[in-house]
Amino acid sequence: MNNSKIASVFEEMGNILDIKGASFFRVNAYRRGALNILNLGRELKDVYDGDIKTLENMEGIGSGLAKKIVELLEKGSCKELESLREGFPSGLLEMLELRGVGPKKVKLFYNELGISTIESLEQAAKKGLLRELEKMGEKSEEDILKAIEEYRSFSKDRFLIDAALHEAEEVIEYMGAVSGIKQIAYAGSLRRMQETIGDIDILVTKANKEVSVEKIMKHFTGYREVYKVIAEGDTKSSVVLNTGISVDLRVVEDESFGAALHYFTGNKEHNIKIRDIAKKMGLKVNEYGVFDGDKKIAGEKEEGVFSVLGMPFIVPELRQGDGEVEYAMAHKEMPKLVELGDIKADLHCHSVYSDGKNTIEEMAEAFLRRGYQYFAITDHSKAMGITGGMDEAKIKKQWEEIEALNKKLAGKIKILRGCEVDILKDGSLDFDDEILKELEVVIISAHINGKSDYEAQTKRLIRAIESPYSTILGHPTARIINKRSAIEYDVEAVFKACVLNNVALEINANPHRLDLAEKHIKLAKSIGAKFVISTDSHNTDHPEYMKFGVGMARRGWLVAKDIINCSSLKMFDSRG
DNA sequence: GCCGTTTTCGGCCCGACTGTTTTCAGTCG
Repeated sequence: MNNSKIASVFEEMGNILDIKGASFFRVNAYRRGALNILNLGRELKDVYDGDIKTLENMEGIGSGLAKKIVELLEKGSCKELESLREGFPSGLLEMLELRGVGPKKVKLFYNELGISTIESLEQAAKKGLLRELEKMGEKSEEDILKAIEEYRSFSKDRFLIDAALHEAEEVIEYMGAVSGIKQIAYAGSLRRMQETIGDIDILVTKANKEVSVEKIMKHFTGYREVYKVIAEGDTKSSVVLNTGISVDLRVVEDESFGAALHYFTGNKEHNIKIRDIAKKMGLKVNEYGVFDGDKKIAGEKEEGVFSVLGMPFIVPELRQGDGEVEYAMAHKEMPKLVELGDIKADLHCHSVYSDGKNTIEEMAEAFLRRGYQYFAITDHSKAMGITGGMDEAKIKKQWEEIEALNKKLAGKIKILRGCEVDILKDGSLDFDDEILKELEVVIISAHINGKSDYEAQTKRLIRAIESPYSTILGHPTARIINKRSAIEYDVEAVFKACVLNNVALEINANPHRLDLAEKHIKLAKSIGAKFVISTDSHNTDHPEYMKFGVGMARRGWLVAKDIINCSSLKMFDSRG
């Protein structure tokens, strides 16, 4: 049983307990446990060595959950889940997905009207039965019907970061047209550079007290892309856009901007830890500032919030509540994480020689515009038939073109001969040594045969990594966000093989991939791996993706020296 | 159910908005 299955068991148990009316804290413990397991770098089956203590030492896992993990690993099932499910209609869990419907309402509908599916809830609402219930009225009935419609019409997937960023920038530009706004910024998971975004949080401050909040809110809810207004208040309004993404707008006083930005950027766990520390110091933190009694001692700037609590500034990407607060308190200084400006090259891109849309020269111009010193052309090898992968003759022809271009572009940018070579089913590579030894960058990638089992997959990858010509393990888990899950193999063993064989791990910056995931970056760094952040560009717009890859690297606490394409060309050439 | 620089019990973040009532519970982030 893998981590995501175990996490979903705990998630389900938490939800059932919630509807059954268990203590909020108990419910939360299951949910936190599920989250921690999902974010774990390694598989629980590899962590557990027969000693339950190894599990209990994990964050958010105590003796109760540890026992259940062992049960799930050993038997594939868990007694308590079975008994919770007994007599519990599974449709109740689906009803929780509806906006505005939580555990209490689900329980109410089930107990009073025997409603156990979204379909029967819809019928009851249409018949006007819900309004008869306590604390329910006509409006609530309408809201439920709307929530059902919304649930059915919108994809349940979260939004990819590039789509969310685009929406946020559009809203910010639109809101910028209202007079009287002083500051405007997005916060939330987008600012933390999460790979998927549930909703967009935007903060604005008024230029002065006379500016009308109502006018700002009206302008916001009047945005042309608004599909539905969820809430419209004095400090907060929420809408759903036509694309299905939700946007919250909050208006705060200018002197509280930093506190609000911090409050709405950190995830739940980060914020809880910050408030906990404040509490122990006799202070209170909320979205308006840091308070000592009634006296506000910080809040105008985000930096101030951290400094009055005695810690250095923690960048948004690290505010996940999984160690950054403790680190900041202990070290009083944070590492200087990699920045977009540190990137000197892109080592993964395609051209018309395989499935790219642009010529090598056009790609060179795109990278030159970004100020890069060098880049590698890495078209697909022949196994990737659908991409028009290159055979021996084609790649040799490409080398001639690269050589000519390097003469033409001398002094501006250097093009490296590369290839994204397929890892074949048995772990051998899709080109013979005679070709491989001529290449300056060999990205080894698993595209096909992703289905073989855990052990076989591990062996396959390690064999490929051990080839003396391998430079980079491309999109190491081959996940496609919201579409295809990661290949399963012994991640730790594969990463160790990379370290031993001097193969860098790619952080693929394409927003559909963002592969490696944060948890794997951390694990790989802990065993001494080197990384490369690449865009896997297929046209001249894709180099823009670099910022998403850098965001992932920052979430994984990487600094420039962890990343080989932060090296100058000279350093890159001379590396062992 | 988890956790510990008030430690093995008694806490567990905090506030806004909505709909339904008139003081609040439920939901959300």
